[in-house]
Amino acid sequence: MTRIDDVARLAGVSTATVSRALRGLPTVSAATRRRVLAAAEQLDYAVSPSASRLAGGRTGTVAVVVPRITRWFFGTVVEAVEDVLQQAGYDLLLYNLGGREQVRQRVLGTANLHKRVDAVMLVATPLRPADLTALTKLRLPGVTISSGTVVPDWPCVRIDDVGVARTATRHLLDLGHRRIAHISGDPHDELAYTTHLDRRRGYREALRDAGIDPDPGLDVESQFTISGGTRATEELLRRGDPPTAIFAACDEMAMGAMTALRDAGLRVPQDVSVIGVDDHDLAGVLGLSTIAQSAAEQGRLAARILLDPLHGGARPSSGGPCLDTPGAPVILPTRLIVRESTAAPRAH
Amino acid sequence: MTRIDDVARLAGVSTATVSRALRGLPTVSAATRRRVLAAAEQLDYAVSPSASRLAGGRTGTVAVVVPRITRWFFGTVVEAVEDVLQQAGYDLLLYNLGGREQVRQRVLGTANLHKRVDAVMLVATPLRPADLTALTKLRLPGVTISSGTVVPDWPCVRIDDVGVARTATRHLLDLGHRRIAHISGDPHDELAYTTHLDRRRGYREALRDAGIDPDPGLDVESQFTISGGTRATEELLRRGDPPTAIFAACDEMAMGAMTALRDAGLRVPQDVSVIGVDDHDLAGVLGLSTIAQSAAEQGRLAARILLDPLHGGARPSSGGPCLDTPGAPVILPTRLIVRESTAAPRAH
DNA sequence: CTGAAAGCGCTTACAG
DNA sequence: CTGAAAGCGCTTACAG
Repeated sequence: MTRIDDVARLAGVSTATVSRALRGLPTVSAATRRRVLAAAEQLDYAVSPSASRLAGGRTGTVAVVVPRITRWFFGTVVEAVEDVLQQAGYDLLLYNLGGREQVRQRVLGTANLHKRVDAVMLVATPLRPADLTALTKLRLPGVTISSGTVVPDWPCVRIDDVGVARTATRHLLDLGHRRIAHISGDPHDELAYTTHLDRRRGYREALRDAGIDPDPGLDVESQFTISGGTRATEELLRRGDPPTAIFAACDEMAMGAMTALRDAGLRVPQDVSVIGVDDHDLAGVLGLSTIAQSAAEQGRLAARILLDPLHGGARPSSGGPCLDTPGAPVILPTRLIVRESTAAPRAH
Repeated sequence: MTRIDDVARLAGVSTATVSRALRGLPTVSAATRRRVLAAAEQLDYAVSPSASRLAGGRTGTVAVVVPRITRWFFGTVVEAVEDVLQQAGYDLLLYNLGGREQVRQRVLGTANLHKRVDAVMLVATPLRPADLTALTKLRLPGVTISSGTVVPDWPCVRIDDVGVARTATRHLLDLGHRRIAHISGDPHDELAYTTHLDRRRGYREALRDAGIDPDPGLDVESQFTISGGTRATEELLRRGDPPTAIFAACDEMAMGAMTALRDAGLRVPQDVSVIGVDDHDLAGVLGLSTIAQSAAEQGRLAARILLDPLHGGARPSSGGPCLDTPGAPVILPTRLIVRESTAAPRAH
């Protein structure tokens, strides 16, 4: 392969000048730059990332850590992030935790990341105190999406999970429901996702505001997946005296709930109303009412926030929306979408 | 950060020995290895990938190129691939083409990949003749999944797309359908995905075998997405004299079709039967009949095939299943799953 | 605006 | 089994 010396020789300049010209540094005359670019083009030259990184001390790489790339929210976030990084010339190193504890250790626990990437994006990834300490010691820039754990000095892009849950629950209350169940993630998990906790809190607050005491028998914990929603709903039905409505903590759980209800001979929404959170690609297909959030927008925004300081730009302080309070999370909007899965309960 | 010299000093050996010990090379005495590992551990040492790559000439990185990470098949493939690569200590560099032509150029057209990765995995990514030439010149090892374009010397993992389409169509024929529509990808696209073409071919073959002449009016081209399926079905209905069954080239299109049918006041399967291909996570929820394929298995197998030669292992020749003919694609099995979306047409 | 030279932190023949 | 030394291909002060 052609090296920088080849380009330098052909262009009649030093390798230092080639390096500067190719990176678009301002300290190169227009004429020289033209010659260098032409030479590089002619030789089909591409810089060696390894050499460039070793010499320059920057990796041009961002680590993106997600729980499961196959879930709607994470796939959509990664697609948006990849787009922004790609345009900025950054490589995207994908870490899919997939519930594998050893992977979490390898990714977060060592100096692994430090020498491998310039910055880290943690998507809905909760950290143990020990992980957090290790990560903080690396002094890497980073950003979090959808909380998980708050990392000091890292911006956070998210939605108002408590508010989302309140809106969903209130929608069911407004329709006349009183026995409203909630299916969500497992708070007993050692690494509790704050998303689950916040949505449960909003659900309870909305009930209390309506004068209803939350019934623990209507609150089932499971996983944030389709089958998790199915299992939670089956459990709910097993307990007898079924609810007239279910608020699922995400659309995938809501879809699982719809399956379980159908299999149990119950109709949606005639027998049981169902509402989720996300506005998943298939929510429309299934006629699922939901609280919509834009995963793509969260990914895009987080990627831009991450890249900005890397390019020497100041961290956005007052220009952008919602960034007025440095250190405060950037909260993106959500909205209720009413489809066919929610209706008034049948009169008894 | 600690460097290799620090470890060498603490262990009382040379940096060469540290390098060998840490990589598990056999030419290190057990006692020395123990000392080196202890020192590295104590100093929380992690090798610098940039330096290691530059000196060693290997990147420890695999590029994975997918059309759209948000589609079920690709997300599932990537998750499986990431698992195998992670375990083998490889980094996964994600390229999500997303239909952006400039990205395709940047990824494939230059020497970009050559210095950046040890190997390439192309998932359902068709190549222009010029791209193929450029890629071949790089002499990088690689593997393809789900065809796209056959790259010389690269193994290919896939399913029998023609057979899949024949099975789906025959299922509808067996139920008594005669007016069977097909919705699929756009063959006029400059970069035609062979998947589309093969599935269309199997559809036509099955019809002809049953003595039916394929009706071009029942064959609509669109995109491999939910909304693509919706649009294709709307077009189909606009043409009048609707079919009694639709074979969609993938489950996402089938789901879009179900939406369009519902919105048009048609019931599935009473008015129109629908069958797809994939066994998407939500196929069960929607009661969608389909031809199941394992995206995860394809990803896992392709990743293993790719890694094997990189570790000095010979390319699997006779041991594995379906690998008896070197150069021939590895064909993974598929199977018909009948759910509620397909039934006999109503008697007229 | 440009170049000579040092140095980034490893791995790899080579020699022993 | 181990070490001294060269070299991987760039970028970066430094000097001009």
